[in-house]
Amino acid sequence: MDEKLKKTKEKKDKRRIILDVAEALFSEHGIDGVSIRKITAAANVDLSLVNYYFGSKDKLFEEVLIRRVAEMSGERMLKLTSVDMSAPPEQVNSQILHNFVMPLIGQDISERIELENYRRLIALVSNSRRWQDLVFKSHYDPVAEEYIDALWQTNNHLTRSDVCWAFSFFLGSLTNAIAKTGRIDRLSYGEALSSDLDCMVEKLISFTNAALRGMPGNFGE
Amino acid sequence: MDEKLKKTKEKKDKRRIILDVAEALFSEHGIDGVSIRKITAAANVDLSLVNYYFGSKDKLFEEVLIRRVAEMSGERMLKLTSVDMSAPPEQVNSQILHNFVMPLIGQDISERIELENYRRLIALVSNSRRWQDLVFKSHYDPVAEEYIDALWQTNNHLTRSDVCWAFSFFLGSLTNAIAKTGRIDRLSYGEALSSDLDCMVEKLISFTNAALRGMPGNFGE
DNA sequence: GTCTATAGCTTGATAGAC
DNA sequence: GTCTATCAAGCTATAGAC
Repeated sequence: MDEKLKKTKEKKDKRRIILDVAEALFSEHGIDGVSIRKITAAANVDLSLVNYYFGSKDKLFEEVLIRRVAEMSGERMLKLTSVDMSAPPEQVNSQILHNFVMPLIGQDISERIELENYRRLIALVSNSRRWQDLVFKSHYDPVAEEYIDALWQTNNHLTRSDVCWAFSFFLGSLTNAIAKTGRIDRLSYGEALSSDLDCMVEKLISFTNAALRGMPGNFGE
Repeated sequence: MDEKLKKTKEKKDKRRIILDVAEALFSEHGIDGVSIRKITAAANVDLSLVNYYFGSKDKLFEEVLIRRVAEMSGERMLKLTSVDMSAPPEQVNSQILHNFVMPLIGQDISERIELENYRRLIALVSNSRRWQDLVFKSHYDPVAEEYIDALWQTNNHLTRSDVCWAFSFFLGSLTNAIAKTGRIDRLSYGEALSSDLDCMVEKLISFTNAALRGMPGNFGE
């Protein structure tokens, strides 16, 4: 029984370690820039275990991509129900956008570190067509639609189509920001830091909020 | 003489064809997702010509990335000098943002098609750290700084740091939009199309303009 | 400049021992 | 479950003929 427990634990550990190491390497080099050999070497496990646990390199990549989806989507949906839709539009927008972003950032420090590589990976995937259907169409779009409808309800001077454009720009800003390329550090001469997630989130929300409120509406505003 | 001219022309043609085909394939699969063999096969030239003309696969990729930089940066700098900085802020912002975006879009239809693959490639590169220095730090940052300063001059209720955040979000929105992932098509139920560049540019500029004007400033606004 | 031929290495995947 | 050993294919790069 002790023996059995130990084996089960080790099995889960190795599988988990492979996923963690693969996530880190994929987020740095993309799927084609990393070989199974590099992953297993870095994870300190045998080469054949990737095929044993996941079937193929592609399946491993898919598993890395979708293993965090359920929790993140659930958290976003839950938070959305807690928004006070009767508050002033600016405050509602802030709440909605904040609730969408935070599950990707994490609450405490350990969760932020835990999600660091996943954020970079999502940044890569979001500007590529290749895994679009697997990740976004299948998993994240339903949640995004709920958020769009909530934003539309709050900013009803806009058409739904315009809210989609706005939300899409917001997503583009967000995914580029979490890629942490360091570009803003250079452009701002070090005054703005891509590593400062709290500041980034605050600026992104006030930026998007102002855009939503100020975009030309469909009533000749 | 006829013979010499013909050879020169053919030489330039093959080199050019390799660059065009490589740009198309790289923009679809990334550098590690494409082999020299696939490129030369698609270009209908001999395998060894990539190494003959460019030295290595990496050098070919670099050449694909930077061959359009000079013209684009020149056009952006030129257009920036034509902005009427005495106009109302909203109009100045529109002019500045428009001048930045358009060289990446192209004027007539043939130029738009010509730049199609380059846009997708830039979208890939902009969310990756790997070629950040080669492309952005070395080539595009000086131009971006000029645009940031122009925007700061126009929106002087903001700190330069905040203008950097805004411009960075604008860049993120832009690069994600030109990736043409088709996501907005789904989220909008077909009412907004990622293939409609004119509409995208118009929405992006009015979105960013409203954000710049409405962001909380440093005078307690 | 263009081609053939090939060296030398890495890749994903698997068969079979334990 | 984990390991060794290995296959077949694909890869970049180059040397040398024309």
